[in-house]
Amino acid sequence: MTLHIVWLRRDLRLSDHPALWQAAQEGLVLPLYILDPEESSGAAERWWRYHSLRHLQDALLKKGIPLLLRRGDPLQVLNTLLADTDACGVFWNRRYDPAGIAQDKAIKASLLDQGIKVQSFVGDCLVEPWLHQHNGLPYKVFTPFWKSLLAKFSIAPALPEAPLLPLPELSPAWLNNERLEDWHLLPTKPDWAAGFTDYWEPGEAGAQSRLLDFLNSGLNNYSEGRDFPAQNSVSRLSPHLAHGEISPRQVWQQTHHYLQQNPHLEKQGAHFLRELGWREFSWYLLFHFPTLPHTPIRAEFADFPWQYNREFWQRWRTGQTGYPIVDAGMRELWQTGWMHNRVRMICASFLIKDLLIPWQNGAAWFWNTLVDADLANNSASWQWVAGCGADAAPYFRIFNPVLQGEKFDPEGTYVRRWVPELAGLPDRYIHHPWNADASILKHVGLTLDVQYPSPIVDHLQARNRALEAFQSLRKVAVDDPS
DNA sequence: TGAAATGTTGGGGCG
DNA sequence: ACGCCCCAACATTTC
Repeated sequence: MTLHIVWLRRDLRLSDHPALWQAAQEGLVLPLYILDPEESSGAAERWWRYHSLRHLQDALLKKGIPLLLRRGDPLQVLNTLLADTDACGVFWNRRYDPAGIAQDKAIKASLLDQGIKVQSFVGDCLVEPWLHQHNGLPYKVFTPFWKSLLAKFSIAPALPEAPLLPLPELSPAWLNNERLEDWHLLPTKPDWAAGFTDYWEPGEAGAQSRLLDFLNSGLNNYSEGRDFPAQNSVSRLSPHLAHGEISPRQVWQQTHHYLQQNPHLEKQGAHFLRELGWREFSWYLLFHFPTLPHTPIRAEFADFPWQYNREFWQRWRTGQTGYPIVDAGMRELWQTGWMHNRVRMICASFLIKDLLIPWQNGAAWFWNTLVDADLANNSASWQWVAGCGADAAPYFRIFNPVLQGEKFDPEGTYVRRWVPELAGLPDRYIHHPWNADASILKHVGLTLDVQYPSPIVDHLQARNRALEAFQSLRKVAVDDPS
């Protein structure tokens, strides 16, 4: 019987996995995961990946199949494994990040050269990024992109779980597996992820139950509730999607199925799927603009007068800016590996516009601390907030952290949860404790700059400074004919 | 997927 | 009854 290696990457699932599916149709399957030391990854994402791999390993083992774990240069690993086994080919689902594309391309060429069968599949997007405008250029604006995607493509149905056959004889020579524990994906000293398990259930089963839970209890209030971080109205699927424990096609299909049974939620469902569209758009942009992770898409932003300040940077990261909604977000991120989307925008706006610290710094911090770290989503979203992206919020769209807090966390529930030293404040002052009378502060036992800092910048001044910085940029762009 | 500044309108108090 | 002012509410413009 033929044996194929299926190289798993950010697609750690067994259902709707075209590469696994096809390999299973043709015979036996040897699933392989390679830890590539050259690949950039964040600490929180590694924590998630450890658990995700462990779940996948268990699920496969129940079917009598080992998950091969190897470390090293992927081409070398594949060559060694091909030499040690009877595998006749390698299957994988395609990647769309620049490094992944380059690596897959080189490996495919090399293997084909040796007469080894290589097949790649579409597994991790709704539609591959080949879509373009009538003039042949890639879309830069989300809405036309999404409209055109919906109009021109029917989303392929998700595949069932691959019918994997148990591997008959496990040769110790190649089964000589590495131990997941030896990869040091988990933090040790200190174990800052100890609390993460309270919030997350990594793995395919966890992803499926998360989606069902959201459809049953979050979707009915999605449009209205999604901006309120204290509410449970968002899907929290991002880390599952980022690791491919669930595919966008599955989310698409299962949501539509749910909507057929609950037609009154049609609008909410469309809104939710539109957000899935943003993920799609981010990957589309990364494919067409491979410099997205580090270079502003709007070239004039290369000259932006950033003002890196070590003290501000430290306070932003640790949630000690003196703006409660910002600090709550940064602490939620630190303690759970995730932050509510509304608060991500507020925190990002604050770093970029109030502190004038480069968006790339913020992106790097999020990359390291988010369990859903996703190169396309992270890069595109930071560029979006900075105003330098393809379809960017105008630079002058500056969030006021007090107003945002009052609007989207009116009772201060979210702030009190993550910034407990403010918990005793009345709602009226929860988003601006520095305005509370001395008697109130005294009454709740809060001394500013002791338990909680005063604002590190004055928002109004910071806003004006940011607008000036932006003005200078425009002048440079206009004056300079080159 | 803003916020602040500026402009407009209209009701009510008041001389 | 009328004009004037004040100002809140809403709309528009600007950053």
